[in-house]
Amino acid sequence: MPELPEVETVRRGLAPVMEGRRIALLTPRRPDLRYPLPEGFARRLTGIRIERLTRRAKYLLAELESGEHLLMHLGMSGRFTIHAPEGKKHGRPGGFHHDHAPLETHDHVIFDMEDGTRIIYADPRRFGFMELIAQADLETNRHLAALGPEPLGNSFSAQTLSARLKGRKTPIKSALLDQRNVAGLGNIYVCEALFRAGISPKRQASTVTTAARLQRLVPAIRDVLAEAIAAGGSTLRDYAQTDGELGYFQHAFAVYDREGEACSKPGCSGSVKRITQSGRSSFYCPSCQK
DNA sequence: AGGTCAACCTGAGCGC
DNA sequence: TGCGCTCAGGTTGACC
Repeated sequence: MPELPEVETVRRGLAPVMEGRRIALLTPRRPDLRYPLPEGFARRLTGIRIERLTRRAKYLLAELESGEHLLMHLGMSGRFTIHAPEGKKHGRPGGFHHDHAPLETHDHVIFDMEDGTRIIYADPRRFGFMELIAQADLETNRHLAALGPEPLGNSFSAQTLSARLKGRKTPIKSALLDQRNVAGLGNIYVCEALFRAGISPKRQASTVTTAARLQRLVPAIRDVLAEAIAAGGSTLRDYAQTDGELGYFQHAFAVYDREGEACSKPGCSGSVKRITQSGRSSFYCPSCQK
C-alpha cells in the first residue's frame, strides 16, 4: 500500500492517540508478519508509554519510555485503524475491558490504549513487519542504516542526488526506487515525479546528473510528495487513513494506472504507455518524457 | 560491485 | 458459478 505520503498520513492520524499514551494491552494475534514478531513482543509493549511517533522513509517509529523503539513497516497492504470504545467498560480481574466490534481475519496486532482506544494493525498480505530496537542500535539497524536522504528534508538536493546517480547504468526508474538513493518513493510517486520532470523512466540514471534535469527532478519529487500528503495519500485498493477516510491523491495521478489515456501535459498529443521495468509497471508518456 | 529477478502472501479482476 | 491466470502501493537475498 504505502509510500511516503501514505505513511506520513498514517503517522499524523496515529500521533494524537499514541503519543504520551500508555499501551494497556498489546495483543499479537499470530506469531509473525513478514518476519517473526520480536521475542517477548506483548510483554515489552504492554504497560509501556509511547513518547513520540515519527517517520523515516516508509517506516513508522514509536519511541517508548522503556528506551526501545518500535519499528513498523506496512509492506504492501498494511493498514492502521483507530476505534473508539463503543460502550461502557467492564471490571475484570487484572485489568478492564472496553467494548469493541469483533476482530476480522487479517487484524494481526491490537493496541488497546489506556483510555480505551483500540488501534488495529491489519495486513492481508503480511509483507509488513514490526521490530523492537534498542536506542543504541538505531543507527546500525539493518532497515534504517542504508536509507538515503528524506526527500522533503534539507539533505536532499540536486547535489546529493547527482552524487548518487553518477556512474549508475540502471534506469532512473530503478534508481529512484532504491531507498539508498532517496528514501520513501515507491512505484506511484516515482512514475509521477518522472512525468512532471519530463524524464523517461528508461533513461540511464547516470545521465540524469545534468543541471537541467536535476533542477526539474528534485522539485518534481518534492512537490508530488507534498501534494500527496496534503491530499491524505492515495487510495488504490484498500488503503485508508486511520479514521477510515480515503486519501484522494489518486485523482491527481497524471500517468500511474492511466495506460492508454491522453497525456495531460498541455500541448502534448501523446498517450500514457505501460512498460515493465525490473518486474514492476512503469507508466509514462513517450512523447514528452525523454 | 552493480544489476536483475524470484520469493514472500492474499485478494481482486478478468476471460473463458 | 467457478476456475485459472495476472496483477497489486515493498523489501530482501540469491544469483549472474
